[in-house]
Amino acid sequence: MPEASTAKGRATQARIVEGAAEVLREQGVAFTTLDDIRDRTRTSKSQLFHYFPGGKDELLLAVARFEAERVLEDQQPHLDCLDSWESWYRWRDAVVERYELQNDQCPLGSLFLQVGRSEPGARAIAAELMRQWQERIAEGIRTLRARELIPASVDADRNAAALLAGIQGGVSIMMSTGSSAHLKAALDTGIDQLRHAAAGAGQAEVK
Amino acid sequence: MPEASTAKGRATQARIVEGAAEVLREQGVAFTTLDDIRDRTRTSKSQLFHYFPGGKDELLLAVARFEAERVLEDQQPHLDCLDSWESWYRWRDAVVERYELQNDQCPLGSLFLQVGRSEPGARAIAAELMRQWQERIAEGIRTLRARELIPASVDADRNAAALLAGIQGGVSIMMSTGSSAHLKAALDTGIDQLRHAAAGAGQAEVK
DNA sequence: TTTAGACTGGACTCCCCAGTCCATTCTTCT
DNA sequence: AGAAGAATGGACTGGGGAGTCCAGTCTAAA
Repeated sequence: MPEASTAKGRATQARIVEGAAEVLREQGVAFTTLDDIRDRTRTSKSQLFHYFPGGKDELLLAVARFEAERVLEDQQPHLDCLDSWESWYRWRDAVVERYELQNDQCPLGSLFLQVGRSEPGARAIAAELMRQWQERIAEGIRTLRARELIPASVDADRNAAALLAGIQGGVSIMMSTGSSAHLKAALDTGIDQLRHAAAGAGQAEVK
Repeated sequence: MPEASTAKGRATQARIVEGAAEVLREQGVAFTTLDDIRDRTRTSKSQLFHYFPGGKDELLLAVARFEAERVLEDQQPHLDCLDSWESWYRWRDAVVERYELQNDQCPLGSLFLQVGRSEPGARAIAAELMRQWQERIAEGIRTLRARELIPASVDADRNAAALLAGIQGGVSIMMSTGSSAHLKAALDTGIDQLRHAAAGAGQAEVK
């Protein structure tokens, strides 16, 4: 994605990415054509290919990057200050609300399935997003540990990984069933597990 | 999907579904054409439309049903006898192994994204699969409760929902990163949480 | 003001692929 | 055997959509 060299050009390029993201959220990747994007963004074919010489794939990748950024932003400021039990619950509510609003539209998941196999770039975006997301959660757990709200024996990375998996799964189940029950269950039991560790012994050591 | 009326016909129909499932696992829905399926299954266009008059959508739906059945079968016999801690770990191993073998091929996830929005039937298949899967897990938790391996206060449905979400998320993260770490973390912490409940107090009641 | 190059419009091409159609062969039943 | 219907082969069509091209306009710098 070569940078546009004038202000007008940059504005157009941004309009394309944002508009494309909208259309993709509404219709899904499989059913979205360049003409749909062209209509929505009030551009022409030549503009699309001018700013994304690689064609549709390159544009989809740009949208994926755009959406990936939003994912963590939408969880702020909660995600970056997981320092008390109240803050964890505020974060939980923010996550649930974000995905309930978005309902059955999971731009990233479907984008990756479309571009995924062909473009190694898409995998990298997804992997990096997961890495960062998990790291913030783990940091929150370490903060709890530092404040002695939970014992030092709690494995921050493993718990963060499990929590992240629960969120992902919760969201994808919501996409097929329309219910956020699983997402809530995953978040609640995940946080409960941390609180529970505070009361009882350390993490289980089995296996 | 009208049933074929001769043995030969039924064999062909089955060959189509199984072959299509293979191709779809290998190439992904977005990149699979009817001609790919025709080649693999040694059939002709007219056969595809003879057995699936609704065309590609109907065939994809049939494949989704086929794959959904396999999901639970592949976890047997473990999923149906979650009656001791050892059996839970055997089940865990079976799930991990199954998805590691399948690696980055998640037929169902992508099938639903393709057919999903247009066909209400796809959602129904996914929802039903999730319901059954969760129910088996919940049944396992109730068995543990009945054997007094965990306290009666444990909420079987909520824990089963969370565990299922963790599995789904673990699998989808594996699809983007290639690593089963999250799947394992989700299963392990989920089971640990049950074991932990056995030692300490009842489930957390917070919030 | 001129000019190079960025930006834009939109018609056009070309290919791919779902779906159609009909002629032919095989099954099954009486 | 022979008829009715199931099963099969494969050529053909039609439309949609990605990507191309070129002519025309705007921007910015000298």
